[in-house]
Amino acid sequence: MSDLPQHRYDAAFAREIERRWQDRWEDEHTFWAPNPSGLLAEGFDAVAEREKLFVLDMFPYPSGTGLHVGHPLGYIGTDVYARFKRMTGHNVLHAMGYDAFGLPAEQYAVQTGQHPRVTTEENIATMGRQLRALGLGHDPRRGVATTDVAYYRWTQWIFLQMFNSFYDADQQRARPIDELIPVLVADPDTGWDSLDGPARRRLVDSYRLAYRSEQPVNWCPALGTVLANEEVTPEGRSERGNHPVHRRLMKQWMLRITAYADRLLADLDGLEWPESIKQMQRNWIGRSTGAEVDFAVAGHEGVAITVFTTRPDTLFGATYMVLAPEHPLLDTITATEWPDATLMADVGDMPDAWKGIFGIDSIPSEAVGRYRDFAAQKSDLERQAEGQEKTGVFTGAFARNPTNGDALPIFVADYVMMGYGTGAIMAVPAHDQRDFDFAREFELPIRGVIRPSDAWFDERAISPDTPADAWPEAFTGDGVAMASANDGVTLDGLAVADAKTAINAWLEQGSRGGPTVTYKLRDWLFSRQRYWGEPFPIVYDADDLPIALAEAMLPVELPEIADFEPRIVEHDETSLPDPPLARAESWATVDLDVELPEWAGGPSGPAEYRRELNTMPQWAGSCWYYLRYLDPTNENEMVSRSAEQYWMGSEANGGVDLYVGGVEHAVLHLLYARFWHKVLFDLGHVTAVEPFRRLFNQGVITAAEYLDDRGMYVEAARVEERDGRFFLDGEEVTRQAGRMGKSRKNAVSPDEVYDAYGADTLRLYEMFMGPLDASRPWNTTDIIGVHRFLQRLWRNVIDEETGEAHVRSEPADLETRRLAHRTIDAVGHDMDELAFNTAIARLFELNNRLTQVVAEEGAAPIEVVEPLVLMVAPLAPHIAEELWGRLGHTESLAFAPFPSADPEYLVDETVE
RNA sequence: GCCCGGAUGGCGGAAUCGGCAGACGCGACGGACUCAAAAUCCGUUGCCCGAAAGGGUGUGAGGGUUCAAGUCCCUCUCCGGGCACCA
Repeated sequence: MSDLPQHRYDAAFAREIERRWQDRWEDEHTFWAPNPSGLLAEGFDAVAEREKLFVLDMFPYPSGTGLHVGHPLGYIGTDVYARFKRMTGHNVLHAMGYDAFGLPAEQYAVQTGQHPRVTTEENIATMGRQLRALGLGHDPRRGVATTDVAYYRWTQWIFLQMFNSFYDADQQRARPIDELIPVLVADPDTGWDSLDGPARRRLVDSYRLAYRSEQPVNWCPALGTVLANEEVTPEGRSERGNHPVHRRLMKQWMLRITAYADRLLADLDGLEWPESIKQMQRNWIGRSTGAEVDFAVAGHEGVAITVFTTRPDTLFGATYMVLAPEHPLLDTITATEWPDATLMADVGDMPDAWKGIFGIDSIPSEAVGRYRDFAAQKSDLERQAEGQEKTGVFTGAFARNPTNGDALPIFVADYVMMGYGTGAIMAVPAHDQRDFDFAREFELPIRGVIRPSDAWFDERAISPDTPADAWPEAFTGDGVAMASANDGVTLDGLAVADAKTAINAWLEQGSRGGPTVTYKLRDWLFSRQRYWGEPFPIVYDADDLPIALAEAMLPVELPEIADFEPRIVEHDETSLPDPPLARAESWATVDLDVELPEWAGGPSGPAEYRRELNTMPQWAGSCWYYLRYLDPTNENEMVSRSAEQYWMGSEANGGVDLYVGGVEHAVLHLLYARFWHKVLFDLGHVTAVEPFRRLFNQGVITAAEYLDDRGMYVEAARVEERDGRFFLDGEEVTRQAGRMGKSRKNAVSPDEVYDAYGADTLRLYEMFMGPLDASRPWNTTDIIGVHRFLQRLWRNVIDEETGEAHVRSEPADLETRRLAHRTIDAVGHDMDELAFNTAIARLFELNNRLTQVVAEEGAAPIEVVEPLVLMVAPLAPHIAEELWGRLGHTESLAFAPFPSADPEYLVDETVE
């Protein structure tokens, strides 16, 4: 419209100044964060006196479907915080890289038929453009991608650190593997001198932090790869893609994260993290204190079943035992025939149910064998569907209760997991509900050894002298021990805690067991049968033993192959992994001159070796990217000591100052990265004991989604509302809340918002919707509110006809001045707390006041305008820079001091 | 089942320590400007009664502590998230 003022703040004008300022920031290197020394040290002298601040986002996968407005929420939050901190005198490091290896990038490449390197580069370019348009103040020099050869060279280097280390349990830290050799040599149990080279290497390999092991792993045929426990849902499906996952015995690379279980647990306490995330990591680590107890197996001299129990105080009450179906001793102990009456004297007549779940089997090995097949075939999903139904069969064998010599029938049952504890339990049905259920099912004795309170009996309407086998359920609470005495120990009359201490002492004294700790955490399965990942810096010799390449041989570059697709054999769990790198035949074998250490037989000379064909998982690159941001161009080190010490700070309180990301990484990335960091700490490569001092989880942006009568998503943007009902092309559709996403057809692209309002409006709206850590619904009609604020701000400072600043130098009236100082005070606090929504509300109030002043007096006082512009700057930096410039400043306000409040104007009028 | 969060107008959300509940924004309603509309500006807006002045009531439900409770304590309901045959 030609009659509109020339210099009105609208979307087109916003885009114009936004592009201009983004170019200027880039040209002037405004957000380059100087290092104290090295290649990125330019400009450090000017900021040497400043406090450092390292602000970090969880870097994105360049996934190819483009961004929606939910993605940048956290990035905007960290940018506002970083900009605020620059204005309060900090040297701020803020950068953004790409987590570009891994399944998402590869799946997208498979779909489009293009090489993952091509699609990844395209996606990074697209995403970079969309992020740049937001005006994020990143140091572009530090934006590494995990797929850069110059980057993954160091990922491989870190793997070598792990391969070349072992965990010293006494010192509670990782040490170089070389330091283990003298220990093994001196240990008579190893028989070191009689071992040949390969045997010594096998022995040493078994101690490494990175080791190969044959064990049950999660095989996902539909993805063509094995997966870590953390990548499998409770339903037994792949976290990515929701495909079935099967337990299979395979030899794979593992990382010894379990060695760090205690430290990963204990060091959580000192972190400024959301309590819920800490709790999730604690649960995942699953530390449990209890005791191990050895049970001799009758008729098998020298064979003992070791169980883990948290209730050693109930040992006298054990009446049977259970092994997991995968337990290695099962074959050894299973009897050749069903026991006769004399053996069953302690138990009574054997119920038929003990002899198999598909009918009565004639011999125990048949019953056990059939049961194991049955258990192996059940998916985790089926197991869960069956709920608490207890199944199992008798092995025909008996163990001896070490306290009283009672014969305990040994069962195999799938309610005991091989993956936890020792894979075997002593069953105390009186005091464990699962054992109680099983005992009822199989008519096993139930013996009470802890006396419940009278109230417990009252609540169940039974008399306090009711024997345990007549109780309606197990008593699992605290009580006083009873019927628990033998020649060596008596627990009778002791409370649970004291009884545990007493029985543990007795167990240790007789070498029957003793106190121990167990964890749910398993070692990290680290190899994948996929193309798009970091190759291992490992080759194999004729003995099929791994040899680590020397540092000088890095990087091991990912070979270019045309056929990178995984071999997918859906619904065939017997299929075998087929790593795509095997197809790079000229790469897969290599002539090398490898030097073996003296103890392994010394240099072996030039020979042909086979390369490791697996690649590293998605998580490898993201375990340490924050360290590479510190020194991205360093060709000699992962990170220089001076850069690392400067940005990561002290040992006890160091780490990233603020790490913002989604809650979905609570036990994946965040646990793995802490583990790697601790290994690097032990080996002296980093200063701080924890990588991420303060963690903040941004919320999720939700959006209404609409379903037609077949339950299919329909285009949300085209749905119309009439009288509280919703229609698309005349058909009624139903509305529900959900995450924003392409597949749900409710995604809003940031580009749409830029076109309608500009990036400053988008930033401000996302920060104004609610607290940063809360999920919030996207509502397009609400955006106009923050856009109006920016228009009003513009109009309060700029004459819309001339485009020039129009302000008064006369002092503000007292009321306005007081409001300004109260606003400065509150906004400063809010920004520090990441409470941007309330900070914005305060700025609205002050700006509304200015609008009144302008109406009354013709122009706004400069003493209020300038602080207001500076306070707006972290949130809406482009318009703030533009106003600042038009107010006569020639420098960017990125480092202008944030306004400070005069306490004189903060005192409240007293209220009675 | 266990462990964390949470519940405040039509909507998103405010409310350091226990101190005027509903800041700020959206929406709605009324007005100014306009031939008209948009944009902009001004005003009203928790609910109930009342023309108004004013009165009553109100933070998921019930009880309690307190001069004073959205906030602290007890019991319960619902919603979201995590874990779950973990011995």
